Amino acid sequence: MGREDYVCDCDIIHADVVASVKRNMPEESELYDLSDFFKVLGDSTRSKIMWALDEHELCVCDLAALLNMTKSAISHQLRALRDANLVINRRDGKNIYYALADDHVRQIFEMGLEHIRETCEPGEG
Amino acid sequence: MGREDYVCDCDIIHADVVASVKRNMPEESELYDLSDFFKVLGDSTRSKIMWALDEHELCVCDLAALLNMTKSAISHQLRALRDANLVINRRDGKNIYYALADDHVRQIFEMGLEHIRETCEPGEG
DNA sequence: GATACAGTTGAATGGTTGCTCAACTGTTAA
DNA sequence: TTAACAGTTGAGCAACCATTCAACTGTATC
Repeated sequence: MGREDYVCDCDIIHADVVASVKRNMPEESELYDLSDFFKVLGDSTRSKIMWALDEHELCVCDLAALLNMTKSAISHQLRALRDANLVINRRDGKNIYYALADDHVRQIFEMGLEHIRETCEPGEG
Repeated sequence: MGREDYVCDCDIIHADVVASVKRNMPEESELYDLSDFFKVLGDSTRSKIMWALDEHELCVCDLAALLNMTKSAISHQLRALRDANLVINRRDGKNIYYALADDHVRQIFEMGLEHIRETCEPGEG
């Protein structure tokens, strides 16, 4: 892979390394899916919903009360979480109960918390 | 905690469960930090940068060439990653080399990839 | 000092997105 | 079938954000 393949506003400092990294790179679509996955977690409302559902199965009303938001706002966010396969739901009469879809999310959540708790320690840059 | 404390456009279906979940909830600021952390990963450009830096230490020019983007665009995103303590850098002459800040990100990344690869399997809803 | 290039920065902009509002569906109970 | 409430949906709006552009700093070389 020659340096003519790269289009940018600068010279290539380490063409060999760049070419090597490019070879190992996952498919474009996979990295898009990955960032979409994180994007869903990257909103405080959805983060709160996820955390709450990690504690206990809840219906839309419960979540609205818990977060002091409207059913509509919660429902919109639950849709995003559903589309990302992060939550599942079941109907029971008039209520629809939401729960976490799998165990990965719990782990990722806890690891994320660990990270921010470490990097935001007082006394550390 | 009575149901008068909750302000929303619906009745509370499970006031006891909601109150219990609310008691265990982390501080507001912590959940904000958590979502901010995921938000940084929730962009395809930053995801690509993170993945590349996971492979090899790279300078801005390298990243610009690798992703076919301008130095400016890369630099802006690197700033976001720096602010979130996800990457570190060192200057060597005219170049500034970026690398992953810690090992958590790698784990979270791999777990995220696992998740999307599982939930997006063909034949599964 | 002057030039060249790596990298940063701030303003502007076009696209994205979270919430509101109003109207709707689905289920239960009278 | 009617009323009541849980939940969904689409349009609209305001806020946010990723990229572009132009101007800038920092370092090495001449």
